[in-house]
Amino acid sequence: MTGSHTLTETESQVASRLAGQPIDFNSMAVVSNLFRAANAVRNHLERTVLAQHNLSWTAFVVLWVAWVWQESETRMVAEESGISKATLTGVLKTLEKLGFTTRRRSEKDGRLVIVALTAEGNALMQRLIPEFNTHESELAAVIPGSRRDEMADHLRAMTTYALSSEQ
Amino acid sequence: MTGSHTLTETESQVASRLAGQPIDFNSMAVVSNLFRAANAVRNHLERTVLAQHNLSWTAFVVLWVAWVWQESETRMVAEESGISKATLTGVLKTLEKLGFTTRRRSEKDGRLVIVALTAEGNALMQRLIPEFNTHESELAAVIPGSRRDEMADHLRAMTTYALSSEQ
DNA sequence: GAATAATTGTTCGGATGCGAACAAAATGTA
DNA sequence: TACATTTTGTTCGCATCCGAACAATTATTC
Repeated sequence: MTGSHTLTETESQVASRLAGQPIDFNSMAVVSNLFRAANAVRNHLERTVLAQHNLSWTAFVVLWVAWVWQESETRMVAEESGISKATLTGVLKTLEKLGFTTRRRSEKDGRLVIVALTAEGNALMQRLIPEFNTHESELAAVIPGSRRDEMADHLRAMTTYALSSEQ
Repeated sequence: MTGSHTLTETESQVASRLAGQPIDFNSMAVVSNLFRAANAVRNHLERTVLAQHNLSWTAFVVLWVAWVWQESETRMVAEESGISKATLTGVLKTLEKLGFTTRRRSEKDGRLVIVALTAEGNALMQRLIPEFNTHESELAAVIPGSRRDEMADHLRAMTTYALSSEQ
């Protein structure tokens, strides 16, 4: 977002287009900048880190969830990754083709499918996680150290609120 | 994100999987919760507000940019919306089919295409913007009023950093 | 003014992304 | 044991989403 115009220009243009209307500009600024930031950071990380490994953002998130939890049911991987079951089926097809994950039926419950990382999948994450964390540090460095925990807290609160009103 | 596990459970599982490694957990928490929040809020707004108007998230963002700036060049709409030119072509095709936008060649520069909202497009935004803002207020309400401006500032700073390192 | 370079929007191929419909398996109920 | 209900992953149709290649137009260079 924000290419030809600066962030300031964009926000003041919005304000002038909405002048006179009863709009909560502070809340609008929080939410719209949430998306701007997520979008910009995602595009940045996709191009700098993920592209050279033939990984999409979502594929990386799925890999990350599978690495964190190990031997996970797809139902849970989808929820944890923030994507639908239908999307996960396609992403896992890609990740299997790349040789990073495997799928097998659960013995206890024939409906379930268990996702696991291959040796290459684990090796990839072993390299990617520190590399990713370096970029995370650089990004978070724009926030004063004393405010970072607070920032994470507020983001968690927004997540929890949005998820809870899904009913 | 985060379905069967709570946010706390997920983060402590990550910490235990990375125990001993030199990881900047505070920065990781900021960035990963940025994506969790953006994802959860986006899904929430798509289902509660946008679905009934046959609008995808991106279609709404494009509509929003076109409404804010009026008579914009597609190149600029794409940058401002945070999507590629290729994606914008498809989204504009959909929005034109729905009757919300129009495209026409620029007279001054034959390479440029000018995007504008139709009367129905403007009427739609007239209804959607206050409705959207209501949800934005509810979301931002989870953040103490004294911290909202600061939050927006930090998000802006992250956006600026991510965009600047695109080189 | 003609050849070259740069810019712009579209097309193309392939990978997400979703809801709805579906089949298979497990659970509930009688 | 029968039979309806619920749960799960896949398939289907369609709409994003991107990078790369492309054609059209404009700018630059000589």
